[in-house]
Amino acid sequence: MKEVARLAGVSLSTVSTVINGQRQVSPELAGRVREAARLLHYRRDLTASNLRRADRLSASIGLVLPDVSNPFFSAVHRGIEEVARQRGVFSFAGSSDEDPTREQHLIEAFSARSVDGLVIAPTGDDQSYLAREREEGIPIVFVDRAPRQFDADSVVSDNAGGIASAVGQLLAIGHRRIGYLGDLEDIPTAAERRAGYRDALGEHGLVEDLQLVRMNLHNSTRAQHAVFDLVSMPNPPTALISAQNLITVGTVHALRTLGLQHRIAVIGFDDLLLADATEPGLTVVAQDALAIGHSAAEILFARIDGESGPPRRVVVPTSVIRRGTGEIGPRASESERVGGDPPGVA
Amino acid sequence: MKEVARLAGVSLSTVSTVINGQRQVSPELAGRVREAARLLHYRRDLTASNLRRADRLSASIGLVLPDVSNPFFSAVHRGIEEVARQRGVFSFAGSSDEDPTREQHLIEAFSARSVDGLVIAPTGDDQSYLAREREEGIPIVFVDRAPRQFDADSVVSDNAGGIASAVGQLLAIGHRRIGYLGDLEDIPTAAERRAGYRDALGEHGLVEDLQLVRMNLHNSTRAQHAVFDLVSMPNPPTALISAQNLITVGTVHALRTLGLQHRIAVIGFDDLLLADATEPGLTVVAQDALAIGHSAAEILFARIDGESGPPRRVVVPTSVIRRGTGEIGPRASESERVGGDPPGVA
DNA sequence: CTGAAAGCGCTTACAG
DNA sequence: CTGAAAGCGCTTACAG
Repeated sequence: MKEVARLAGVSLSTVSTVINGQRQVSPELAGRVREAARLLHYRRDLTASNLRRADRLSASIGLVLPDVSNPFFSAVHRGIEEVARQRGVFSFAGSSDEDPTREQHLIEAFSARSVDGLVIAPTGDDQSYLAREREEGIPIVFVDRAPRQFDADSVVSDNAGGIASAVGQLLAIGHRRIGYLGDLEDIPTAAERRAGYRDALGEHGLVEDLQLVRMNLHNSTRAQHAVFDLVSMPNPPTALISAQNLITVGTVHALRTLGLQHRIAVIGFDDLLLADATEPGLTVVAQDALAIGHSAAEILFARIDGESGPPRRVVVPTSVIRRGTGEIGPRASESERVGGDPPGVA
Repeated sequence: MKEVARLAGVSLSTVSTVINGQRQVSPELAGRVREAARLLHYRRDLTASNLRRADRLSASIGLVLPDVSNPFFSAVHRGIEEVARQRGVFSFAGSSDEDPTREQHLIEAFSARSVDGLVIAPTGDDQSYLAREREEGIPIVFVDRAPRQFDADSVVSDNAGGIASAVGQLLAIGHRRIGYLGDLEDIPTAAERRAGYRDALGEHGLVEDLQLVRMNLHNSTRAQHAVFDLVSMPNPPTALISAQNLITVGTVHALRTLGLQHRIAVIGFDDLLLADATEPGLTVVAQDALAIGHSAAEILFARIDGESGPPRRVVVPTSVIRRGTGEIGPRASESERVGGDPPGVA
């Protein structure tokens, strides 16, 4: 900038003024400045600019997700980006891997880089350490999971409601023994879904059979083993709810390995690519990850713009996508247990 | 920092020295500084620090990907993050949506935020505009696609080789009419794969039949229509190669809709969740997105550390994962064309 | 409308 | 070992 000023023969203030398009500058000087900037390939250093500017806004935000490569969270990421882009704001993104220490490191790092706000999918049972960011006035919005020991805006899926729809649909077609395959119990969404399962059964006058509930699966291999285990029970479930996408992958794979894919109903939580290409097509409770991202970003920017008021809690609805596995009736599993029979033959 | 200095009763230089753990400071002063920092919840402002520091390193890098939510690119993102994390470096990430203008905006924005380096999956046919970043000494590594009109390090999949394996496997089991479903022709990887198809046929003494080649599909709906079109030809293909993950989704879905999933062989490029849960299991040429990310980040940091020398070009091997669809023989499609027949019955 | 000066929060020679 | 001063690349009152 100094060089631009020298080449244009004006002061630093004038260059700054022209570059930022603030107050009036005579067309002649402005032209000279712009020409000099062009010649020198001048680009304003945003970090330096931010240091002195009155609003101290860096036009960058930080995203802390369990895993940037998880299909659900990468879609949330995308949703946030779409809104941020409108404002010329760019995002840091990092994976916590469900490790609270890592989460704190990421937040520390993003704050030290003076982000204007944070979107966090929290891990662990205590986000009170964020008091410091709050003191510094950094807005925070939680996604997918509500914070604990800390109160702030959050945008989450209707976890309990989504599971209730799944349970409702399975009960409606006659299932009474519905197995449940869940994620790590200390992930709030996993706990909410699991509670949704129990409550939905309760509302229909049924009591859950704990033998049918398997938690802490988290990956497809563990889910697969849980399914093997469940179906070999003396009185096995006729339907399964898999409460997370990797668990669904393991569940579908296990049933196919056993040749039971047309016998045991499955409803997965969270949609997947290829879900309409399995046989039968996979029925899921779909979350709207993009909408969650959009909403979180909108709230974050409203806060950055100075909106005050109590924390907002947005619950984004889920929707059941019927493709086949959730429409298998309870009697399908009564047929003899050999694999390979085609649909409609059993 | 000023406040920490005042509270500790020392100079700014001393505080800076203690915080950064540089030269020797008497244990007593150091203790007072640390205590004061703790009391005031002091956190060093990295952007200000970066402004004055000799190396001018911000410990942040920028990632420009076609879409942060695409399964392949989000895995590349993850791979880069894993290496960056070792060094305490954090990433900006943004989606270009295959739009060269957007790509340039992202790079502009990241550079203005003084990133130490860039990883770019380039879009468009000309990256020469990066001359400016080169002048400023910002290292750049390209991933997934080599740059054009610009020379720099790159890490790509063995696209031609991967397609050649697919073609080879299909030819080996007797297929002679192999359809090809490709992405946008101006995406370098799409062009390389398409060329790989032609060349692989050529090496086996065959000439491609252009009627069997459908390009510019890019999403699953368009792929689906292309498949409908191909199979209704008078002399339809007995096998299909789908050269990108969303195209594979459309292809598998189309065949299942037509009841041809056991009749026509399919090999997809790029692996998918649920690929082992379709019926038959989906055979794919898997890319190692994580390895691509790791390698790109390692090269980038080597350059940031001052490595000179000519551009490095890393080609990451692909591997065929056999799950069923790629092992369907050519005679399977000779059976009568009615849908719904189970495997083994036709 | 324009410029000289101060200052954002830090680090870095340079004295002592 | 410690501190006073200068300066990183900018923006912002403040004069004129």
